[in-house]
Amino acid sequence: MDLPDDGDPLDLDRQVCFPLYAASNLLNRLYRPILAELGLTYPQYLVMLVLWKKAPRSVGSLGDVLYLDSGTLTPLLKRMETAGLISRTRDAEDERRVLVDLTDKGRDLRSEAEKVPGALADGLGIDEASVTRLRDQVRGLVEALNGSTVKKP
Amino acid sequence: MDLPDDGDPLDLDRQVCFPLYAASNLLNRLYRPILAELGLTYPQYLVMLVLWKKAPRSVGSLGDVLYLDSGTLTPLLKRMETAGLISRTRDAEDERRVLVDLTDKGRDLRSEAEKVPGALADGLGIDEASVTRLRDQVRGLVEALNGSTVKKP
DNA sequence: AAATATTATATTGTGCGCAATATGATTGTA
DNA sequence: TACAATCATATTGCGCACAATATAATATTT
Repeated sequence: MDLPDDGDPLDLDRQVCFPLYAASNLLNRLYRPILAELGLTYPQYLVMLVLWKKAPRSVGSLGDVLYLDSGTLTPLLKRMETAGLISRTRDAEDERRVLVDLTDKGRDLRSEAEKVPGALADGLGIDEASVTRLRDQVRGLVEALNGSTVKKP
Repeated sequence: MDLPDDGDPLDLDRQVCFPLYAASNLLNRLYRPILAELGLTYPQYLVMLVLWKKAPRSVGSLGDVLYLDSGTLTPLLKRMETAGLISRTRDAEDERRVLVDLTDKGRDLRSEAEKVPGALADGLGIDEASVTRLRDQVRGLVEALNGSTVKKP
């Protein structure tokens, strides 16, 4: 089913980046209606996943895990605070930092969120082994990318 | 190097979607300064790649290839028109359609764009074989996703 | 032919994601 | 103690992505 390789490096079908971009968009589209029932967007859901593991955490440590900066996180966290899912308080030990913690409402949301991965797998229908393989390869790319974008010469 | 698998489906490290999301963000971040020299954003660059292969094309056919809809493409194409890279004209054969074509300036940009893949590979530093393998796997996912999000029951 | 349905693009409103910059707290140093 | 440098978060401005809706043209049905 492959087209003949005409050697053009500007061919869309030769790009790695485009499938990743498309997959990310399509996944977001698939998640959206499922997460909307929890009142979350996809990046907000990621923040909750991180906080359910360990809270409180600083804004910066959230950003380290999710590869996002304060320009993205600050307004996002404010919306989540308004929604009553998290609290944001200055760290008394270091007033530069803001500590993000779960509220009771935020903690309670976890039981609802447990249905999310299943609902998604249904809408996808690909076997778990290939998903795991894909995941590990993309992770390798993320590490390579993180090395080359974060690097300060 | 793996953490013990505690079986929690809400563990960030078990998600396929998060690495894809992170990779897409990081790639965009890597592309941005390179494409900025051409006066393009990443999705605009994708539009140019498609048009360099075949133009004119309708907005809808661009969307089919790039998995985007008119809500995203219309304003994006207007910006590209303002920048003088493309033209947008109603199709005389079917006045619902808008045909997007390259201008001379848009065609000329191709020679500059040929440097982009090389500049990127430099900043990445992973071998071509694993890139190709990754690309094909992500493509498989995109097809699965496209099936499940486009599907109309 | 008239009414209805479908199709293609445009518009509106919300929430990211990011670079660039600003602000204020802490650390290092003269 | 000052004062410069660094650090953590916040702000600003722009361009996506998307759902929902609107508008106008074509196709289908009656």
